[in-house]
Amino acid sequence: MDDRWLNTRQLATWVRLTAVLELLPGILDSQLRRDSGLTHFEYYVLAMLSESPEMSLRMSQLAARTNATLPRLSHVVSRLEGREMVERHHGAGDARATYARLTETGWQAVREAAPGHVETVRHHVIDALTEEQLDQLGEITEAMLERLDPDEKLGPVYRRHDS
Amino acid sequence: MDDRWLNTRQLATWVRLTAVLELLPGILDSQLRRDSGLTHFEYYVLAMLSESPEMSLRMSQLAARTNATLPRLSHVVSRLEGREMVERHHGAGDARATYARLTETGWQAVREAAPGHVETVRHHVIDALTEEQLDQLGEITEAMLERLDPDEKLGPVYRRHDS
DNA sequence: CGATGGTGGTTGTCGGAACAACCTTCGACT
DNA sequence: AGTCGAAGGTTGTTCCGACAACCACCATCG
Repeated sequence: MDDRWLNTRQLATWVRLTAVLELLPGILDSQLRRDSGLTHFEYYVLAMLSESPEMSLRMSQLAARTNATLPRLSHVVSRLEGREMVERHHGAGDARATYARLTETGWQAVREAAPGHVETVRHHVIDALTEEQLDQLGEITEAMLERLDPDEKLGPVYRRHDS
Repeated sequence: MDDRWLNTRQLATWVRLTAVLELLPGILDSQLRRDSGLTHFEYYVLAMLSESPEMSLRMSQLAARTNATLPRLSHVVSRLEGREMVERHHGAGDARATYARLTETGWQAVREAAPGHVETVRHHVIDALTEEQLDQLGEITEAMLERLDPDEKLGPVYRRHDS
């Protein structure tokens, strides 16, 4: 057979992966929007900020940690700023740098949204798999990310947390 | 620890999975748009039609096979119709039914787009994994889809193709 | 110190997706 | 037959993401 095509097994896996790619984001989005009025991406932005020192991060770093482009992030932060969940500020160093900081309102929003979100993730992903499969998925996504993000421009989050 | 939260291992896997969810669709989209002027979803629609008898499918079936809602599909088909890649027609049976059929132009478009797309998929997914991992991914996605699409409303594509 | 390329970030525009409302047709029940 | 609920599709609006252009600031070198 032609080497440039996919065999039956590969194709079946690929088809299912595209289905997941199509369905999962929608599920995450709609749960969060329904229950907390937040996009999954907005939630992720807030969550990353909440885990950072001073609850503040440079735009470019925040973009890296959320796998987003800078323009996209800028828009989202503006929206969140309008809802008073984050605020921009400037630090002492590089005058080009802009920082986003979580406000009290934002902090509260994440805390309230988190349980429902985690529950959704649990139900649709974690609990659907055996422990072994979850480990396998960890390795698989790591391998894929080496291709998807070859220069590791994005956060150091991908690096193995091994001993 | 609180059972309702994720442990370190689970969290790491989940974080990477969200990264894949964020990055992979963008890569597929931009490759196809750049090289063929098609969205990944548009490509998928055309591809599904091309594999169907008479290169024609009922809207609802096509929606199922592409994991899309009917409104979304309707809009996309309208666009593709404007580019003369598909055409709508009505069959003999149910008068509510609308069918979408691939035109010669559309058929040509898929054939030209396919190699580049497959190459992208190969590079970013298939070749990034060992054969064993690919099999594991097949099982994993299958398990996840049972949660994501519990009623199997979507195409029968997910069903195991086993003996 | 002045010019020049590069980086960090923002803004504007345009296309696509979600959601809701709507219209038509089918099927069942009376 | 007449009604009523449900299914199949379409249309309209609103919002979000991608992309390109742009501005401000830094760094290097003349």
